[in-house]
Amino acid sequence: MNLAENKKFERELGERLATSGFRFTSQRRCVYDVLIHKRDHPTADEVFMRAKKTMPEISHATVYNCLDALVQSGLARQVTLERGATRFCPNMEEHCHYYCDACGEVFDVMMPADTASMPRPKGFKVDHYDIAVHGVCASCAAKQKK
Amino acid sequence: MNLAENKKFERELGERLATSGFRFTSQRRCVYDVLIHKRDHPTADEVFMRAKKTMPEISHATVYNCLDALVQSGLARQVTLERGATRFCPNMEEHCHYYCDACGEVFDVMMPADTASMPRPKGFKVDHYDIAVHGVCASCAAKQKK
DNA sequence: TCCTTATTTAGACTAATTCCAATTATTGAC
DNA sequence: GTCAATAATTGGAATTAGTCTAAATAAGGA
Repeated sequence: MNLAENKKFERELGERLATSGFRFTSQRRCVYDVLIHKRDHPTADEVFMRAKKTMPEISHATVYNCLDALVQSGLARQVTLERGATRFCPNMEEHCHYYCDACGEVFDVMMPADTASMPRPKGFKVDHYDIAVHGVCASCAAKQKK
Repeated sequence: MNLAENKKFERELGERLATSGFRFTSQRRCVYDVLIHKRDHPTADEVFMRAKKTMPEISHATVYNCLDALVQSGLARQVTLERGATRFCPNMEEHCHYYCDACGEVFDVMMPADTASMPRPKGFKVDHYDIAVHGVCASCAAKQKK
């Protein structure tokens, strides 16, 4: 990313945050950078450890605050696939998560769902939906056969 | 439930557990009773507190063990809708969960999904899927308008 | 630049879950 | 039914995940 691209990226991130009433801070930029750099659905603690590489002073609480701000600004999604730590995903396109119960790997699969036609409780105002498919990934399935 | 029904229920529960390699114990029966008695998607801690009413000596660790055994035996589902405590659901029919982000209530909605036709990562062996719809329920939406 | 208010920080705290070693209960074989 | 093997339970300690707090800092508008 060159200087001009960088500026544009920052401006857009700042605008998205501002629209939801958040301020643009270097910590939020850092956390967002971590998410888009390696899109492997890290937990908050994994984000914390990666963020510390470029911003050693960042704190645990701030990472949670930044992640929440990004989620509320529509820049990331919170993903709860299993018991334990929540994961975060910067892919905002409509997709579902295939989760390998053996190794924990997460695969994004594009899939526009027709939520408008889905039955729903009377008066329920839909915000978003999460589709998770549990199972065993190809490489774990191969190992289990042995 | 009369005595005959009770015996039948116990035998079926025991068979289901045995098929998955688990033993039938009074604690597992108690935990399953709690789940089917009030199907409101309780957390492990809520199950613990309810189970203690009929079995005061039951321990926290046992409730987790029982819930896991029930899930692995196909008698209950683990539901992760948000950050924090996992919930449990004895409804094994195909359905999705509508979750009110305002009050935390969970609504089951029957919905057979056509998972066979869904795109998936090459070689992925599907076990089950979870569909969660987030939003605001009718009564919370009414309150928010005021 | 100054003021207001959001954000960050470190660390304490709480909640959720797992682990452990000793005891107890279930199951299958005899 | 008794016995042995082993799975399950118990209570508590330990760990992990997430939240809260109060003081210091930094954004953004006037």
